Amino acid sequence: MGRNRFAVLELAVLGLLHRTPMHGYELRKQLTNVLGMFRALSYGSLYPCLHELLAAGLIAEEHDEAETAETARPSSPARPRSGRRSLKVYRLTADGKERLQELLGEGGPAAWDDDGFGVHFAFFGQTRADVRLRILEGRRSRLEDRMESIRAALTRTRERVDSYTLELHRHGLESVEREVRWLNELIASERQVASERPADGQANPSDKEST
Amino acid sequence: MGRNRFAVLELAVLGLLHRTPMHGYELRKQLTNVLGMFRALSYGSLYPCLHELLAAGLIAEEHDEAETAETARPSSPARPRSGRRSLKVYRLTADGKERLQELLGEGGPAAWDDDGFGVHFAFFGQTRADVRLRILEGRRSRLEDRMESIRAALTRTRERVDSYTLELHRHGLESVEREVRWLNELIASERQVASERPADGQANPSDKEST
DNA sequence: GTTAGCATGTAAGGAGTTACATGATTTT
DNA sequence: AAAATCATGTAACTCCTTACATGCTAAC
Repeated sequence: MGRNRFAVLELAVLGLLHRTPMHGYELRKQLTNVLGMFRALSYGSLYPCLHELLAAGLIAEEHDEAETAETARPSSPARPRSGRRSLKVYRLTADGKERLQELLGEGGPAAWDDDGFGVHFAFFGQTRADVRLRILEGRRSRLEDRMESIRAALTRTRERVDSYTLELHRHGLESVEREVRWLNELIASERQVASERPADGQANPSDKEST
Repeated sequence: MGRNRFAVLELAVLGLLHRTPMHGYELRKQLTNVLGMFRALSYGSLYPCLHELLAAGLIAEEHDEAETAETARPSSPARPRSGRRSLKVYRLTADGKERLQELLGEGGPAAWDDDGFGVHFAFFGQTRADVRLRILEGRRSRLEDRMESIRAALTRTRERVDSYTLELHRHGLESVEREVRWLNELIASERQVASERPADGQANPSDKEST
């Protein structure tokens, strides 16, 4: 029933909480950056998801008293408000970490589409190299299907359709082609890294740092 | 209640049926090209929408006996199957045409977002020149907001985030920038057409035909 | 002292999908 | 005669949004 609801969200939340514990409000802002990329996810979606993850034992809540010890970053903008009320800081449990590893290992079709790819890519830093490659290639083949169907539509409908629809298709095709080229670069770079250090699983590649 | 459900779909269906009457099955294929661009809309979504439009009197169904007279295109792939069963050809009613004009005249925020823009743009051939311009400019300002928020995210999170998330943002930003350039070209070309023939409403611009 | 932002939640509903159920016609 | 494609529909469910409801704290 409610087992793999929030399919995309689950990975995103778990992945972010693995980096650093935080409350729902902060989580939402970060999700806006990572997920789908900029569409702001609403609280009506996030909080129920958080409650479900909590009930499943994948995350735990703490009532923000002294900032969870070890993570005391100095640049913290909102210092603990005297620890009253229902300010909840969420963190991953051991089960949650396990579940995260499981999700990160899934390189299947769900990770090829727009949403799924975005989230998986955002956490590539924690993903095994072989899974990364599988996702990149899966995504590419998805886009190639799309390219073919647009090209088919363009030749099929010539004339029958007005210039604006044609222009829309042309622009759409170029966008997809551009993303395919981007993926090709990423795949090439992944392969190169893989051949340089063959026994690597959790790589965080040290090139790429320069803008 | 169900008045502006199927908001995007309504324009797309009405717009396509205005060009030429057809059945639901064919409609779905055409929608796949026009709407959202390639994501195939399912029947579970289309047929209920069709029933609602029918109940509202915006479209009418005919039981495909002799191909609606005047529209007898010779390249018709499926010739009438002896007119039996429930093969329904939908066409616009007078009310439907009115409603279509109304929808085509709406250049507000709903026409700025990904889905809305795609559908409106696909029917630009039937849209008034001033509305076209308003939609193009609205879309552009939407994308500019998006660019700003990605740029903000890029400078805000420097360092704190791994190289893959950074790469995702960089690529996303470039995609949006590309679309803005495309819009600028379209806007310039619209403005030029407008200044050449000032009293024009239903233009189908005669440049643009060449590939 | 009021506006803006931080913070947490719920109820209802919108916009779709998948899976199911059915059957004719065309192609292989 | 089997498989693909054409064609129409329904029920259940998914994921998410909007609008509502509440209240604290920081900045102007």
